[in-house]
Amino acid sequence: MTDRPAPTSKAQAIVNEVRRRIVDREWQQGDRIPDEAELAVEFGAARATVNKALQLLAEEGLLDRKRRAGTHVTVNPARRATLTIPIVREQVEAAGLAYSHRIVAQKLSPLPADVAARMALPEGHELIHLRTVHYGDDTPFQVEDRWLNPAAAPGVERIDFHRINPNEWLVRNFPWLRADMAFSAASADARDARLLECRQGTALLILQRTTFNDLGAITSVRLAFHPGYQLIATP
Amino acid sequence: MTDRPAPTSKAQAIVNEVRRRIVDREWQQGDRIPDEAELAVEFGAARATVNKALQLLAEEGLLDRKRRAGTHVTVNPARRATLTIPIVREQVEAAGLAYSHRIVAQKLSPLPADVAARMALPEGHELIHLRTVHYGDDTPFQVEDRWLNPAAAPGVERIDFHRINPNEWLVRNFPWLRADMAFSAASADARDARLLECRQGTALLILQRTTFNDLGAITSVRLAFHPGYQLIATP
DNA sequence: ATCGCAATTAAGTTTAGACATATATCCGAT
DNA sequence: ATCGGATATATGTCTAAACTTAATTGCGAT
Repeated sequence: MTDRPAPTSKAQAIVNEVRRRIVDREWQQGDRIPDEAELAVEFGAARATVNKALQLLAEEGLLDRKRRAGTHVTVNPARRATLTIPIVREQVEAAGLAYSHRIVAQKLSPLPADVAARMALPEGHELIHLRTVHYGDDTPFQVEDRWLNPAAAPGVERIDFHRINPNEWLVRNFPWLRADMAFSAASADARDARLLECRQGTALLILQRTTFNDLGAITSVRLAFHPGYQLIATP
Repeated sequence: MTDRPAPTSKAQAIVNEVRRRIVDREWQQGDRIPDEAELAVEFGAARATVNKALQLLAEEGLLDRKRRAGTHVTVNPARRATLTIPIVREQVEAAGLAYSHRIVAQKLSPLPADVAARMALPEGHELIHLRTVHYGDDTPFQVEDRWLNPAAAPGVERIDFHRINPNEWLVRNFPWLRADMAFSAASADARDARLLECRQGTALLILQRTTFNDLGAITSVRLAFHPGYQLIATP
């Protein structure tokens, strides 16, 4: 039931064994561990394989590696977590609900200062401003407040977002090179409350994201999730 | 000013070029791209190098790779973001503030149902319960509500957490094998408000984390950040 | 002692080749 | 036409060897 035969690669086996030694404190925080050549002999593997394994553990934050100085067990591991930001529709459907969305507003508007700063565009510059509500079984799931830059996403002016939601269209048509992303909490304002069908002042999880390609900022969006929503991270 | 000489490896150069082709839509979503052997010839590299580059892009979510079927540009890329959860003290000090912490409460208490479930321990089981406030320049930065399991972290009963904060001690002494982590938003309750010196009902970003080693759950903690706090993710 | 340079070391990267493995595709038997 | 098995193919993984590069260490001159 809990035994796994051997579905792992040699590199992964080395990762597991090294991680075990660290967790079991055979190798303590700050200790220097044997170098790649020694471990290669011990594990009966090529140095390249050991190298790959140790690089994975270094990415994970468990090891510190430096040329000439060797590999040490990280003293204060600031561990990372990976968040997968799925397409809303897929997220809703994965929960077994029927997805739908509604465009609440769509018009050309001058950029407010904060969004302009995030998009590295002049304040007052006119962009497409969209407000969308995403539903699961007719219950509001997420409210999206989005600014779209036709200069970086040519063709966007002619899309009918009632048929395909903005995120999905963008993701399919304009892969980005760089993204800024931040999580925060905010109290639902009057509009949030109306669209999410919750009481004003309710605490909402907010995801603010701006994406760029080589033509500049594609879009900047503020996502407000329904009250109680939890974003799960995978280590 | 914007030209970079050549600080990148060959594999990284391939990553960049393939990413460029995708972003510039030379290779469109769903397209099959040339196989590793062909790209190796084109880029004048070994297949292993191309393989490494394409695996990085697959991890990033831009490519889908399958044996025999080849490599395709992902149609609906659900892109990932990495969050680094730093040690509070380092985070505060990085902001140029003086760090301090205060243990508000520390006692043996029976586990409430929700925490027990997260830690996979029986409800009512007695664990060490700690409440800590972390300050930057005497302004509350984060409130920590933590349960500690001496069975998985032997020695924890004898630690004086007034001298070193619980997170830092754990991180230095008990590396974990697995962690569950979730972000959410909550309204400050009376205690949160008092400890964070904010108004009750203020929206707070909450990070809930439980860590495990091979002895079981080490600790489960609820971190409430000060109002307005933004958690920045790196792509 | 102190400084600066040179030697040495350990990780970083790449390569060519080999074998493993999943699976799309083809083809022949039904 | 349909099914099943053989085949081909693209990725997955590993290896041994070489070269590169960062940086610690040690040494020699001051």
